Amino acid sequence: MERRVTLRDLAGELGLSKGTVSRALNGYRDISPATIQRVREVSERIGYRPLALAQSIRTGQSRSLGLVLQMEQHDAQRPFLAEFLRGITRAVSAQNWTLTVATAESEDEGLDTYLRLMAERKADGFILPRTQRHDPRITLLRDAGCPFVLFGRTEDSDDCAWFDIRGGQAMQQAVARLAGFGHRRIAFIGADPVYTYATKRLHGYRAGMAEAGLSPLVTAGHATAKDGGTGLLALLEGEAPPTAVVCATDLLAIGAIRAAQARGLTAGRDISIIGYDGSREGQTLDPPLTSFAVDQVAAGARLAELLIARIGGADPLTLRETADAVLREGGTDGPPLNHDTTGGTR
Amino acid sequence: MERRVTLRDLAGELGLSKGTVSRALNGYRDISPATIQRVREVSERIGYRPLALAQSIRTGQSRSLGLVLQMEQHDAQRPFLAEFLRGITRAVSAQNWTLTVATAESEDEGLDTYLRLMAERKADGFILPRTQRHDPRITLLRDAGCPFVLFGRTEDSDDCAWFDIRGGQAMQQAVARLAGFGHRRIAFIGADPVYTYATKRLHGYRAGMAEAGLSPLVTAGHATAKDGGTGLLALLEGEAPPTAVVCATDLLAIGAIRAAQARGLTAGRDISIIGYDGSREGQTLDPPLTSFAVDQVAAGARLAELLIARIGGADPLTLRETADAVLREGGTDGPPLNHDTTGGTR
DNA sequence: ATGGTTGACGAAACCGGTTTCGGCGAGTTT
DNA sequence: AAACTCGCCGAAACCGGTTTCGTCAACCAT
Repeated sequence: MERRVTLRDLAGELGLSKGTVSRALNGYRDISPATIQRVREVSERIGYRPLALAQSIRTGQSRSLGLVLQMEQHDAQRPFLAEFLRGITRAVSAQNWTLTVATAESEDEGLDTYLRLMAERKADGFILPRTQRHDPRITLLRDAGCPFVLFGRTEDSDDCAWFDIRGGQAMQQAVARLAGFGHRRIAFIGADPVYTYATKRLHGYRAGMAEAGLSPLVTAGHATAKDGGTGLLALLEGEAPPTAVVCATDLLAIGAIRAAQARGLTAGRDISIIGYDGSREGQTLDPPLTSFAVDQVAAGARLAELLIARIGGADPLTLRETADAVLREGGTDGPPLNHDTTGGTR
Repeated sequence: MERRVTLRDLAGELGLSKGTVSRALNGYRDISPATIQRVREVSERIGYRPLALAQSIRTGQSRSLGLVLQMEQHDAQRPFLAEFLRGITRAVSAQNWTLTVATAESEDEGLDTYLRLMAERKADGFILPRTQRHDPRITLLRDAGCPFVLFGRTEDSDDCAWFDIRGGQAMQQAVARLAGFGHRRIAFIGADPVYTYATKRLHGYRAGMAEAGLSPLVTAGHATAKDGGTGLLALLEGEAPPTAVVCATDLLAIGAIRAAQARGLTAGRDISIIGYDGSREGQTLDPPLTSFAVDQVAAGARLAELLIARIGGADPLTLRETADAVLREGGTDGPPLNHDTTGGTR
């Protein structure tokens, strides 16, 4: 390992003291512009890179973001993880920060992990993916005075920075699309309502149905697993089975399609099914799943940028953004088979 | 942010000097056993946690591993990433280390990233996923004297630590399985041969064919994309089209199944197809893809442990392990449709 | 000419640890 | 009894930065 170029080297080269050089690089105002310029040039020339961990011992900041993935949540966030990480790390390295990743098997272990990373200053702030409506992580970090940013706003996020994707709007749009095809009995298979995204998508569905003048038909909140199939079967056994189903998740949609197939129903012909996520599994289906794609790279990047700004002291109220999920048309939806008119509001 | 418990606090509580306490905790031999014991107890009681970054400034180690993901490689490693990370971070946190993740869009950017992380001491060593036969990362890190561990041994990994999954053996097993079904014309759709895994799987296939007394039929190395379909079409247009195909990758297999379907061939009945990875996309197919599943959690965990040992100075020759991919039977393979005997070695 | 600002920098303390060096008392040798 | 280990610990330097404080010359007004 070759020796690094250290601040002392740089100062020696310049004929200045360590302190002066440090202040020059950090934009202190008591250094003459000419000196600042000269320091910058020589620093560049000899390739000086400050050692982040040496800085942090004094400043208390390590120039790194933390991301704790909770693995007990089934297969959640698995398909998007690579793109999500890509977005985060891209934004993070652009500012010469880094990303520290940890995983936890349970919620409690997750909270411990946050405490550990904070205590060891492995992270100056955290990105909280997949927020819950009442998220214990928020209270933990808020009490500790540690900056964070939410992926998905919650009910008590008044003083928080967040980035959110308007999944509710997407669901609303899905209903409108199906209603436009002529469907009247449009059902919804939801996900676990402890997560904010699930509730918001449900609300979006309800809004869409209200807008179309239809009465909603919702299955009780399931987990994220493929047992969206059981949801569909329950719906089909009702007295007025739906001709179209909006699913809060691609996984749910895939499960539903499977179950429909087992009943002899082909998605896109006998029954319309729309998912949400734009996942690869959905695209792998034949025909591909009609779904709403989320730009996970952009989401990760913005979250990182917002968090860095937050750590820098920016007002959280200015650090809020939303983005839209965009419809990706597949082949699992279309006009109803028998364009009947018996359904609808009764 | 509550103030941390620092070494000075601990020393004050004990009535000892900072240096003595530090040596006691780090197992120096010039501290009496009684004192060591006492230090340990009090340290535990008041909850002292050394600040890794403060240690590293003197020791040069930051107790963190690095993982650089190269994103230009299409969709590679995407499905397994979550489990892989889970394995790594689990092993890493068990020893109070952490994981720093970065991504790169190109190979050159990747190499720069290694240099940057090394220079800033953000990582004491690296896990190199998806090794290439002649991997520039190896020479880079070797020259820099930076520890690393390979996921997949390479041709010039004499002095390296590695963990490897015997993909070749799996392919061999796949051929044996198909030959056992009665297939004679078994083809192989390979991946890009710059990657070690691709070559090893090809060799495994050849070995299996030789063992079964059959002559191999191989399509030129493709990229990892879904254009495994084009590979299958090329095979089908040959004068002796195969009745079974072994694919180096689930993605290739999925592409092949699609292409077969377009030709009116159903996988599992008209043609047998076996993949490798045990990916979720493969399981989502109907019928599910017969494939070889890899325990990515265990792989990640062992890689992390090997690397930490390597950083600790262990001899790389002792840090080598292999694991097997296990067959996961799906429905895409079976006996040939017409049990003909015209094929085989000619 | 004198006193008071001000701009620009050096010296040194500091952050939280690690590591080297030296000292002191008890036990052992001569 | 003097000298010589040896075990055990404190003092202080050190790692690579940041930040506070003080100094000194140049500039300004009186």
